[in-house]
Amino acid sequence: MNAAPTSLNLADTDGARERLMEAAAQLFALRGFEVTTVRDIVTAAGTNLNAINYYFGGKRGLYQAVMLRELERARSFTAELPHAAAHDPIEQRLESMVLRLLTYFVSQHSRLPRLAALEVVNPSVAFEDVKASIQDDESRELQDIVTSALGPRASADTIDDGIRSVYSQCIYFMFMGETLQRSGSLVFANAAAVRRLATQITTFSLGGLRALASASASLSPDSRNGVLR
Amino acid sequence: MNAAPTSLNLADTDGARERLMEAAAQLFALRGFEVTTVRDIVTAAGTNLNAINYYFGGKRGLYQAVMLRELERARSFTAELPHAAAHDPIEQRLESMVLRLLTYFVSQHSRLPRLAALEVVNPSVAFEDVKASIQDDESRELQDIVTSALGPRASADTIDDGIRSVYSQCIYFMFMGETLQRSGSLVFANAAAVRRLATQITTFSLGGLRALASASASLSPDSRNGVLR
DNA sequence: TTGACATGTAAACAAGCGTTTCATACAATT
DNA sequence: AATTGTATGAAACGCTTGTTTACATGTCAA
Repeated sequence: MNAAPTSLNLADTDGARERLMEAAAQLFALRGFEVTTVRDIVTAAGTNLNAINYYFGGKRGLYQAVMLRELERARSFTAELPHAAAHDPIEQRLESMVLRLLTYFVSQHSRLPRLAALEVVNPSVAFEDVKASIQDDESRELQDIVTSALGPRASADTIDDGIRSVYSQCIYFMFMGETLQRSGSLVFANAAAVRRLATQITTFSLGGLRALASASASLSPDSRNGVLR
Repeated sequence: MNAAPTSLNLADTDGARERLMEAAAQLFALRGFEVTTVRDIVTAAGTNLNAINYYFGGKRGLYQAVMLRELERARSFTAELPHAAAHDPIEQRLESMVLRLLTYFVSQHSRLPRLAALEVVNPSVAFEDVKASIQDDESRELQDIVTSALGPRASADTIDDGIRSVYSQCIYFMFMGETLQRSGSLVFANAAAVRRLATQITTFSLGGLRALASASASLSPDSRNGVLR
């Protein structure tokens, strides 16, 4: 009755199960869940048609397993990147944060950016996992950074605006990765290009946050009308 | 022999052809091209299974027709929005530009944002049309605005960076619209919210562009060859 | 050896897909 | 009235899909 393999077999790194996950990750990231057929996967993995149902209970189970593994890989990878300390200057804190976000969203070796983009635009069974990973991973630290960049007088709405303006510049590459690559753009061709990008986004964002702070200050209760300087 | 209808019948606003396009736009935007079945569409349109092949030559033809119409609708709609003149202050020019981009990417009545997001992340037959529409529509004016905001000494790379930082804050909503709506976010609930958003992004971006300009100025102390002006 | 169990293989399955065929109704033209 | 072209309707087609079944291995314990 379709018995599941024992946990001992998970150590079987060379086995069919591992090859299936690898092939599936590649194909799902390339063409999406719907278009990829189980026959494509088992052919690429060099296994039999039955293997997917045997190991994962079906196509959907394989997809979810792949997604969870890719999410965990990306998380542990970005977690190892350098973090600026809380007492470091705000420029450094933001730049290391942006670099981590970019690495997460851009990595060309990992399949996560493509998988996550597909899932966000067209949610399926793994959407909640993706959302949780994208949101909870670094969002608290980004909130801290933006809050202290905006100063103590910033309203909650202004903080949200600032977070979104910074964040959207980074996640942009998750969605546009495929398109940018097609059109031959080299913005994230290698690690140095990504670092340069992080510096640029940081510079831009710091200037933006400064502007946001002074604009919201001029809108505060005592000077309601005077928008211009 | 599967004869195509004459162009006279296009005035048939109440006809099956129009209902098909409407139903298809809704369903394609909701679930994507692959998952939506022709049976779903003809049921929603109240027509026969044969109608899609009769009018559009197949499912793909219907998709392309829907996409082209939605692109044109969005284009003509945003074209009617107010444009700041070239001699207006940079704040106004950028804000009207951002508002137009946001309207294009955010509109909840139109199905274009969802359709375009799906197409960008998972390109199919209509990708080139979407790309051309998204790029050529307003990009030249955005380039002008960013260029003059950065000043004449900005390098081409810096200009590209600035454009992307502004643009990514807007197109963010095209990709995240579905997700934001699910999580109950009200950032673009109505026209006033969109205008507020445009103001915020404009403020942030002007500050960012200023920072970009001074950073790039300090990086290249003197003008290189003839770019100086 | 015998039995049990994990795994590999091949064939078949039922369901759903987009598309095609054929028949028919209607309207306008000859 | 007969003909032609447009539009609709119902049924069937051929194919692909994910999944299931049945059977052949291999290995290890009793």
